[in-house]
Amino acid sequence: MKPTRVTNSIRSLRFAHGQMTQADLANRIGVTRQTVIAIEQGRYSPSLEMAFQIARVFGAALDDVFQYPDSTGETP
Amino acid sequence: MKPTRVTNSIRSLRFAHGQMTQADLANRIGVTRQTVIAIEQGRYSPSLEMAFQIARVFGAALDDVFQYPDSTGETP
DNA sequence: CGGCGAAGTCAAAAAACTTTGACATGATGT
DNA sequence: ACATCATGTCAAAGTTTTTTGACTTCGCCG
Repeated sequence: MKPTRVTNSIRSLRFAHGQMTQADLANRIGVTRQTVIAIEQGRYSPSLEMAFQIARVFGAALDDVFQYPDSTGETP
Repeated sequence: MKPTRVTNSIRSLRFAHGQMTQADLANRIGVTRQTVIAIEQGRYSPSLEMAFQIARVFGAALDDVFQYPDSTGETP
């Protein structure tokens, strides 16, 4: 699988919102626990739709939850 | 395919940036023309990574390029 | 100790996204 | 009229994301 360059603040946001568990978050956005785990760990970048749903649960903007590096210079 | 609820302003942004063509945009973000067409028409929502690349080409924030409806009331 | 909840791993199948290539249409220019 | 460019459609193959289910680990409570 292609590693993703997108990182996120989901873990912090979960704790900042009343110790919300991964399973809770998964239920709220209508996906499985597996998906939350994988995204939280940055295994791959989610679909834009899911990203919107996650951001909405936390009442945050997309750029507040997900970060994309500058891509200036990276030559893997 | 699942229809997406995410809309976007790509078409306007392309014109606002010097008549950039779909092929131009596709080249700049490293995808095919097909993908740009499909996303611009809202056939499906792109990956978050691609969304970031598109926004970056236009120098805009994600929420400036893509919109997600309120989802209050929809019961398909 | 034994049980429970939260987090994590693995693998295989399903669904969604992306690419490839071939072709059609309308507008523009020569 | 003919060529060209931008846009669009269709379908099949390829890749990434999401689901399903079974199984582990750690910390905590009773």
